[in-house]
Amino acid sequence: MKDRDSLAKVVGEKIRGRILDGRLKPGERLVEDRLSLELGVSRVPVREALLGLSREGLVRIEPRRGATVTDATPETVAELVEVRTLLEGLNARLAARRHDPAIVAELRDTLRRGNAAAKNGTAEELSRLNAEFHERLAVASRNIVLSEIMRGLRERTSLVFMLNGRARAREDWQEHAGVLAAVIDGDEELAALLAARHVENAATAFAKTHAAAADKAAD
Amino acid sequence: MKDRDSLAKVVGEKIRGRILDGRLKPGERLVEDRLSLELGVSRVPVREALLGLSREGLVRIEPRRGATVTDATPETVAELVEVRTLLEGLNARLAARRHDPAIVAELRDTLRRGNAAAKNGTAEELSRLNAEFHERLAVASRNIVLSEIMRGLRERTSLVFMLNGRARAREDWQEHAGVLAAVIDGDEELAALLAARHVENAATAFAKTHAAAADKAAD
DNA sequence: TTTGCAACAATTGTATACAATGTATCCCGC
DNA sequence: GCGGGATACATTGTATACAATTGTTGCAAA
Repeated sequence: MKDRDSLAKVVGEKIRGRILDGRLKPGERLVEDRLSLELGVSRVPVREALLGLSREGLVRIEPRRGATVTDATPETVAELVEVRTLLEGLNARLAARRHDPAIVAELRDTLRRGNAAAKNGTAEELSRLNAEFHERLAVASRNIVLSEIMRGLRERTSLVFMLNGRARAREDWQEHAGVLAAVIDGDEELAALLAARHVENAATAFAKTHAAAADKAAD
Repeated sequence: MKDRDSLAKVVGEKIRGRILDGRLKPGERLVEDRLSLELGVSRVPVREALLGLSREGLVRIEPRRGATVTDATPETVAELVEVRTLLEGLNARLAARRHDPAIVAELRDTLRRGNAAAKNGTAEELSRLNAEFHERLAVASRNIVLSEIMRGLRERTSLVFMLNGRARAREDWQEHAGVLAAVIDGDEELAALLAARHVENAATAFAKTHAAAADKAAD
């Protein structure tokens, strides 16, 4: 069991994890030296990891000024949602066209656990299961190019939507169930529509709570 | 006028250029040491450049076995086309919604030069102008996230479609003109449809000539 | 107090050096 | 002649060292 992956990859995953679970907050500086000390490696793998994350949009690198966790502007969030809505639609359509039994079984499993977590799971658990559902749905389309683009978009949006917290958990999983049902039926149109709406709903929910939070902060 | 960009970026552009114009062919190995000698820099910027290109899908890195120019399988090409078709459609729709006069003027300019080159331009010139048209069209949508995803997809498909050569040049630019006209009219539906078809047409043209070439090679 | 600037500190960018891994070559016994 | 394995070579992965750039602090002059 040798360590088969390059350190850069491992380090990248670690940093990605810290960003996605909020230990590293948007706007925070990512100093190479500090990270390399913390992770016990030299600066080179850290640099390479940051470079990779920047290509995914999770990290922003300004030449000669270092890396920071991406702090998405409202405009960028809107753009992300616009694109992701379309792609989740396409993806669901393709998934419905294939409706591969093995993958459907996996999705059902995730759905079951997701419903359970929506009742009494931690926020972290919900977030993980949500990612799992969308990841498996992405696999179901059998389009690797699409899957990878969507993974990137999801990670970037999840940074933002995470703020929705548990509030929308029940609706989230009801919508997931709807998409899955359409996929199982092979109903491409419905699957596409529901998947696209699912993204839009999450976005508007976020917009509302965020606007409310902003008002509160303005007091 | 200092050199403001990091060497990694410069090196990346150089390698990208060599891939896109065919000096580096799909499947070819990209040995770090050789590239660093050729470009007169150390291996570090080369590594970082290759890493960046691999994130764009232009280069494939196998752990501890080095980098090669991506050699797309027919399946991957189909996936790329599937996604690109949809996104070019969305992009054209958004461009039509905005129809910004300044950008339209730029597009007209590119279109004029493209038409000229379709008559009597080099293949290299045509390729460059084609990229320019699509790049400007991407800007016209005013969705940066979308633009960047599309740039990546375009580069990867152009690696393949380049083989179409001058054969389709006239049709290409007629279709470009159609899309632009719809954008100017603000006709979102038509713009989306024509842009999507443009990609599909290029893909089927490629499939035909490629199949013919394969048959020929099989003799 | 504020402005300008100079020295310094922090940090990134690049090069070189070394370690680990993968690949090819050669030799030997059969 | 032909597998099998040891050895040498090529290449990537990581660490360290140095150069270049940016940001900051202290201090003096207006």
